Order: sequence, then structure tokens, then C-alpha cells
Amino acid sequence: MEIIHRGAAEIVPEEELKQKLYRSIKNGQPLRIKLGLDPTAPDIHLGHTVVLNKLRQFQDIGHEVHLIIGDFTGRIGDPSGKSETRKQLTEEEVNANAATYKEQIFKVLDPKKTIIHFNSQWLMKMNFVDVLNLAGRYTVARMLERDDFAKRYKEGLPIGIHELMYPLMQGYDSVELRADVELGGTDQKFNLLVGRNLQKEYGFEPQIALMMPILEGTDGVQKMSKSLGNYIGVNDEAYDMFGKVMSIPDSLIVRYFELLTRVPMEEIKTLQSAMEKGEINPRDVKIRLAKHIIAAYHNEEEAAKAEERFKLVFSQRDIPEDIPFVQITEREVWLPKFLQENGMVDSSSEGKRMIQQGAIKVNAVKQVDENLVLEENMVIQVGKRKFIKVRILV
RNA sequence: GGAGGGAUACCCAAGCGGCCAAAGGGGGCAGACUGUAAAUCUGUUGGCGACGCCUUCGAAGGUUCGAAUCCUUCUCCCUCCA
Repeated sequence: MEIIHRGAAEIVPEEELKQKLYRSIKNGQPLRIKLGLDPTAPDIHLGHTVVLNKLRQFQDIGHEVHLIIGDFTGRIGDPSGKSETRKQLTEEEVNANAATYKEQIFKVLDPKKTIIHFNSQWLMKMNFVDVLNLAGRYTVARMLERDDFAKRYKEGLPIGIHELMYPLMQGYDSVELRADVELGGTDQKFNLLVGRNLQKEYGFEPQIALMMPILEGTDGVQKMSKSLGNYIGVNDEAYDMFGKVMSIPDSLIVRYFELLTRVPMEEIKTLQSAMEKGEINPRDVKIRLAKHIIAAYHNEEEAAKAEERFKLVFSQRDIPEDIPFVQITEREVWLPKFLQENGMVDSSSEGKRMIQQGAIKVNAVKQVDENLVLEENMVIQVGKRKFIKVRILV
């Protein structure tokens, strides 16, 4: 129970979960833990892993994870809301995304205890009678309890009938699955509870809703998301990951430890109080955090290497060893263009700006001239973290 | 169905015939300080081998030597009335 509690934002109702766990232990029957996935975003980042980690913990104590890929909604397209019409996905796209998902998700989950479903399996088969039957089990008033519906209704903004159906579809997945527990972010609370109610309506044992907090991104304010550019992807390079973790604000350190690592809570608490008392530099705690995270998605060795390189580049302001080479044939170059061609800046105008602002270094010396004669093994640096090394082709 | 108001760069928001590649703020990027933290200060924020040229102010036309600014049509959004 303590394991399950860690990091959880809310468990509804907690008492029932205890009973289910107890019963499971007694009769050796694993619980069915559900998580729904959107088939449109195949790039998993640490924000997603908050929930995945919790699933993993369930697996570790013997339970069974059921992932539902929401290919049905993805395939019919969601015409709702202001956000421009979501594009319909073809079957191939859905499958391709699902494959990517698996590859990334199994960095956290145990494949042996994971079962993947597609909700089109049952939703596609329903006819209008079935749909009405489902819809008849819920009322508009209850649907309007949901925050964003309530708000829109009050403000006289449009709510599509089909939008009212989405929670029902998701909830129906739980019915089909006979889910014991459904996980989701706190933003999913309403949907998870609809699932619970529908199960009751259909005469099954209702699921427990377990909400995990929404993780803040590296900026420390907004939720982690790819479009905001404040994410750390599970497929990120080890060194990159290290840098991103190091750039999070101090206020997030403990949270990240709790939600993203397997470090025991007592240890985290010790670190926290040590930081508060000033006995330990938050930076060093962050280094530990970064190593834990990288070890989870790469390995210990990579983590150590990343740390070493990080210290070299940032603490000692030195040039790292393993810089990518660019092969060139012309020795005399106009730097703004050269930087652009090698992906160091977006445009030559930006390149010029960078030079003016003193952001460009050649062999660790600030470069002020736009023209440059390249030499073998010359190291060109943009900003703090972008390096390339010159190799001349004859 | 009728009457008004609006659409400006990544976001918010000024501009209302030339001085507008477009004020200000936010965000981003870079520099200083640092611990690639926070806070602070500074610079920068369409493209182009560039004291000039090209594309941008919802879309398409038009007036004018000259338009983000005026006119016409269209699209979308908001407010009020029915």
C-alpha cells in the first residue's frame, strides 16, 4: 500500500483499493490495471512516465497491466473544440504509432505482465442501439459536472454532443476490460470516475480511480509537453538528458525524485532536509537525480559518462572529447552560412547575431570576425552546448 | 434574421496614409553573474553575403507616387437585439 501511495495525487476510493489488494493476495488473482493511451503522440517523455512508473509498481507486486490504445477515436477523428480538427489516422498510422509506443513503454513496463488492447476492437462493432443503450446509462446533468463542460455551458460556449460521448467511450473501455483500477493524470479524474459508474451500471465491480500528478517541465512552471519544448524524452541521448535534468529549478528536485526514480522515500526526505539546512548543494542532489534517471533509460555506465562530460564542459568550461565532426572541402567560409549549414543556427541572420553577441567560440576563443579560415580539428562552439569539430577532406 | 466590435510577428497588445520589419510586455535565444537553479542586469528576437533588397499586419481585389493604416468583397471570432 505504501508503494502505491507514493506520489499518487488521489485514490478514489482508497478503502476499496485496500480490499481489492487484500483479496488479490488471498486468492492469488492479479488485479487488472488499466491505462488508456492516445494514439497520436508516440513520443514518450518523463511526464508520461509518472503514470507508467506507477503501473510498473503494480506489476512489481504481481498485478497485470492492460494498455488501451484509443485507436477508435483516433481513426474517426475528433472534430471537437477550438484546437484545429484532429486529423484522422489510418490503420497503418495507428499501428506504426502503437509499435513506437511499445518500444518506449517497455523501458518502464514489464512486457510479460502487459497486455495491449485497441478499443476499436469493441467500439467499432457497436451499432446505434448499443450506443443509445450506453448513453442511456448516463445523464446530461452528471456529464455537466465535469469542469470544462460546466464552464463552457455556463459561458454559453458550444459543447458538441459527440464530446459528451468521449467520456462514455473511455468509460466503456473499463467495462469491457473489467478493470480493477484505472490510472491517469489528475486531469483525467472525471473520465476515470465515469468508467467507475458505468461499470456499476453494467453490473460489474467498479474500478478504483488512481490519479497521478501532472509533472512540470524543465521550466518548472508549465506541464511537461513536447509542444512547449520543456520535455525530457525517454529516447533522449544520455548527455542531453543529463543537461536537461540539471536545468530544472531547485524547487522541482524532490518532486522529480519522488515521481521519476525508485529512490526510497526516506532517502529523498533526508536529501530534502539536508538541502534545506544548506548541508548539501542542491546542484549535487540534481546530479544524483540525473544519474538515476539516465540509468533507468540508458544504463549506469552512460550515466557516469554523461556526468563526467557535463562536469568537464560546464564546471570546468572545457571542450568535451567526443564532438561530432563536420567534413568540409572549402577552408575559407563565411561563418553565419557555415553555422546554418551545419545546423548550429536556424538562419544566417541568426548566425550573424550570435557572432555579434559573442556566442561563438573557435578553439575556445571568442570569434568576432564573420569570415574564418578553417583548420583541421578546429572546434567551433555556439552558445554553451553546441560543438562541432572540423575535418578537412582533400 | 437585425445592429455593432474585432482579426497585427511564438503569445498578449499598440499603431489607424509615408519617419513601420512594425511601440510595449511575456516567452525564446545569447552575454554577465552562477550551480546549464532561482533572482538580477545587458543585448537580441522575419529572411537574404545585407547601410541595400525580398516576404510579412485574416484572404482576395481596388484607390494612391506610397497602405498594417482608406474602399469593396469574402472567411472566421466576439457583444447586443430577435
